[in-house]
Amino acid sequence: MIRSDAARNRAKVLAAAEIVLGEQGLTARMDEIARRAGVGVGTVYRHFATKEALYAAIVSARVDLLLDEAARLRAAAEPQTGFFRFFAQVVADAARKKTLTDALHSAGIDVKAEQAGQRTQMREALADLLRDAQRVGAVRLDVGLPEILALLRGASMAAETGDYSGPVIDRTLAVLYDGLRPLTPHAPPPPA
Amino acid sequence: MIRSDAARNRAKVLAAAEIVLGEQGLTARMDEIARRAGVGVGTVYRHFATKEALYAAIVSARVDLLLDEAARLRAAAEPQTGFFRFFAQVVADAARKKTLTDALHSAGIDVKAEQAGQRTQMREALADLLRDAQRVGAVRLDVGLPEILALLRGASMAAETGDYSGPVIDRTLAVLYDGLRPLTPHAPPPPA
DNA sequence: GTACAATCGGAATCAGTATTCCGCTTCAAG
DNA sequence: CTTGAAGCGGAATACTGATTCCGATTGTAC
Repeated sequence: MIRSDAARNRAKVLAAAEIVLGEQGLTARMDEIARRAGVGVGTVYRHFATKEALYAAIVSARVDLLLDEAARLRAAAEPQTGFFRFFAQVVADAARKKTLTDALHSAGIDVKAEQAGQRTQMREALADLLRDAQRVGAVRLDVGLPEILALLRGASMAAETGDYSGPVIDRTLAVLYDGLRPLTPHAPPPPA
Repeated sequence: MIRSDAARNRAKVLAAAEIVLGEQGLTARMDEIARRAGVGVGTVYRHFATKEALYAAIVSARVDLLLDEAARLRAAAEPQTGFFRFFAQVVADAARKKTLTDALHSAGIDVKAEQAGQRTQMREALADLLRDAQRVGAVRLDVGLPEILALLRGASMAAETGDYSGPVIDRTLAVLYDGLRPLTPHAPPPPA
C-alpha cells in the first residue's frame, strides 16, 4: 500500500521541481526544490535517488507529452503542416521551460538507457512527420533527419537561453521554414 | 620591467586554457589548466584573478579575431557573400572550440562592461554586413538583426554541443541561407 | 656576484551543495 | 486503540573544486 502522504509529497516535489528547474535550470538547488515543495530535502531524496534522477523524471515526462503531440499531429493534421507545427511546438516548449536535455548533456550527465529509448522515439516521430511532409512536397527532398535535428536543436537552444520576444521567434522560425521549402527556380545561386 | 618568466608563463597559461576550455568547456578545472600549462595553480591565479577572468580573456581574444574577420570581409568580399561567409565563420569557430559565451551566460556569470563593448561591436558588424547584403538583394528585407542573432546563436550552439559532421553542418547552413534569400513567387504559402 | 623584489608551486583553506543519517511523526492494518 | 512500518525533516557529513598563503626560487638591477 502506498501511503497517501507519500504519494502527495511525491507529486508536490515533482511539481515544484518542474517550476524551479524551469526557472533556474541546472543550477537549481535541491534545498530550493524541497522548500518550494514544502518538504524536507530528505523527502525529495526518498522519492528520487539523485538530482539527476529527478531531472530525468521531469524531462522524460515532457518528452512523452511531445511524443503524444507528434502522434496526434500525424494522425490529425495535414501532412504539409504537421511537421512544421511539431517543430514549432518543440521550440515553444523549450522557450517556456528550460529543456535541460542539452544542458544535462553538456554538463556531462549521460543519458541512461531508458532515455535512449525516448530519444529514438523522438527521432522516429520526427522522421515520420518529415517523410509525410516531403511526400506532399512541403519540404525539400535534399534535407534528411540529421539536418532537421541540427536545426531543431539550434532553434530550441536559442529559444531556451535567449531573451527573444515571441514575434522574433516567430519570424525566425518563418525563415527556417522558408529554407526548408522546396527550392524554387527563381532563387539566386547560393553564395560560395 | 616584466620578468621574462612571468611573460612566458602567462602565455603558457593562456594557450593551455584555450585548449582545455575548448575540450571540456566550462567544467574544466583550474588544476587541469595549470597542469597542462606545466605550471602551478598559484601561477594561474597570479595572472588571472579568477576563473571567470581567465575565460573572459580567452573569449575576448576570440571575439576580436572574429571582429577583424568581419571588417576584412566587409572591405574585401562581395556584399552578397560577405554576410554569409561571416555567419559560417562564426559557426565554424563555435564548432571548433567551445564558444563558452552562452555557457557562461547560462551559468549566471554576467558579462562585464568591457565585454559589453565587444558585444555591441559584434552586433554592429553583423548589422553592417546584413545591410550590405540586403542592399544588393542577397537577403530578404523582412528580417532584422534580432532574427539574425537568434539564428546565429542557434546555429552556433548546435554546432558547439552536437556531434555533427562537417557535411551536416554545411547542409544545415544551406537551409538557413535559402531561408534568408528574398522570397520567390513560387514558394507555397507558409504553414499555419 | 649580491641583494631584493617579483614569481613560483602546490598544499591547505574555504565555500557551496549534493547526499546521508537518524530520531521523530504519521499512516493504516488488525 | 495499538503497533510496526514507512515516511518525514533537516542537521550533519562528504565532496568537489575554486582561491589563498607562504616558504622556496629565479630574474634583474647594480
